[in-house]
Amino acid sequence: MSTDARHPRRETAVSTPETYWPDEAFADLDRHGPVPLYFQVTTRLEKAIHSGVIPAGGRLENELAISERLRVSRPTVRRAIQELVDKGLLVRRRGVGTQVVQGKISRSVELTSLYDDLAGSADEPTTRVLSLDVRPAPEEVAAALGLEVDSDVVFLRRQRNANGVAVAVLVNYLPLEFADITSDQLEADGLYEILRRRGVTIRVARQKIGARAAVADEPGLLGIPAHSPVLTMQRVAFDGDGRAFEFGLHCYHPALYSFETTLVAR
Amino acid sequence: MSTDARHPRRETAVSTPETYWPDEAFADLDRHGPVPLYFQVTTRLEKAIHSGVIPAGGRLENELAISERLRVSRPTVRRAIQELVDKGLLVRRRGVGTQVVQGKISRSVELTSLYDDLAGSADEPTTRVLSLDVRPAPEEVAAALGLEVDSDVVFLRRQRNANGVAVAVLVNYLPLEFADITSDQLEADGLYEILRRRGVTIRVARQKIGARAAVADEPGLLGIPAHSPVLTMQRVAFDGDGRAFEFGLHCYHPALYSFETTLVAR
DNA sequence: CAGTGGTCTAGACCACCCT
DNA sequence: GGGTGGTCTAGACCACTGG
Repeated sequence: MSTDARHPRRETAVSTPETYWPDEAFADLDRHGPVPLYFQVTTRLEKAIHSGVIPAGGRLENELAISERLRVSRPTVRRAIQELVDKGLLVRRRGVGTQVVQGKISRSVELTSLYDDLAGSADEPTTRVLSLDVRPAPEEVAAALGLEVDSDVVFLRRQRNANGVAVAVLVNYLPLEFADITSDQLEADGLYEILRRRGVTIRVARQKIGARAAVADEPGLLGIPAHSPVLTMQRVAFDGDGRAFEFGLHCYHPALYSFETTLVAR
Repeated sequence: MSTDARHPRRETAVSTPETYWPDEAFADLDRHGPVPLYFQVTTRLEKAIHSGVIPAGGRLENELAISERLRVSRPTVRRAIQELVDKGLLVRRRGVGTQVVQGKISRSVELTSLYDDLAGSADEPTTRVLSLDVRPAPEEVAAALGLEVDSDVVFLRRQRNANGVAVAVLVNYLPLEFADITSDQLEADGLYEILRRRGVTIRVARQKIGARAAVADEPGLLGIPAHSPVLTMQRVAFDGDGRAFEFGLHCYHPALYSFETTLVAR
């Protein structure tokens, strides 16, 4: 399938590794629309890689050549490529070139709520609200949200299900300004969607992932044996002003959930 | 402490939020050395934030002003700032400005081996080699490394200790070209350091983090009760050519280890 | 040595936010 | 409307890699 798309430089050259650049994939760049040029290049390039038009281990043409082919400046090409380097899809080396990383792709950890995660998997997520009240903030929570210890905060505990199976127990602490959120809202939408509608958008989140034994009612809620392992995540989320607006303390069914990350050397 | 470093624009202006830019911190930029300008700006800016010279929630001057102050082009300033945005230290909003995220900093997951992690924590890591042999690759490993099923690979199992306490059991599969690695080498250095000396440098790694119960000899090795939880990480590492050269299957003492990540909205 | 990506510049125009 | 970050251009020089 790659033979048509390949751009051969020499017939039998061994010294010049073959490079791949499917011009067809980039025929429809919209130079004046609202979508950034570099982003259009990134998405089309990513599709070409995932579809195998540019095979695993294959080399791209050099940046200047690409820039001329697309009639786009080199910084724009570089930015487009950099996005895929950060995703772990491409590898660049000075003096050598840009190559496609071998190995299958897997969705990386994204900045979404669990609800969105599951919704994206077409898994029909549902939520049951276990607790919703106002109470003094524990020390760790107060520190994370920048409040005085024992200040009142909104406490929220939910059970998340996918296809009728419990996958997580979610505990959240929110500033008092969100005290009017209702159980009905929470059972209809993800927490972040509710906050988004109120003008709070998440910009940065810091997470800590660990493991521990299930305690109290967690085994029953997750349908697992007492004392068996759960995967845990602690999260602090920040809005566009850099203000912490959510503290989360979640635990997941270890057979139904895991976190994926891609790390890139600097 | 911020009063000296602050750069006041107006005396009692309320409409113009105060901005912070400690010129002193950038007095020693080396414009012709080997260290990139943007990186010098990033490190100095990060230090100013961590030290509180630019306080949490504080606003930076706009990019053009910074660019003029440092006598550096705006793209260079933007790149320096972007590095800290990616680290979750700064937040940028169009039409508004750049602000320091509130909340303490925590080291993010970096692309290093566990040995390096612990060494960096001044924790005196040690290693005990439990197994080192050549055996057929399990299906999942063969797929990850791009080998035929049942091809021979190097199998490696180690116990990692910090301050004499076991923190992890590490299982690795390597291509046959590394069959000459010895136990002595592995007990002296981290795996990645050994590979680095052989010319293999890690560029990309894909990790999956989960939890399960300890099995077989793991409770004894980690000093935890039978069937108690362990934190697990599966990792595939790629070199500069995009070739998978390592498959890892590790488990960690859940009270002594966790993974931290920073997520940034796009 | 030629070729590659890495860095940097000096401009330009635009989209968005707040007042 | 004025100010901010977001995008894009068209160059330039350098550092590293490989034969």
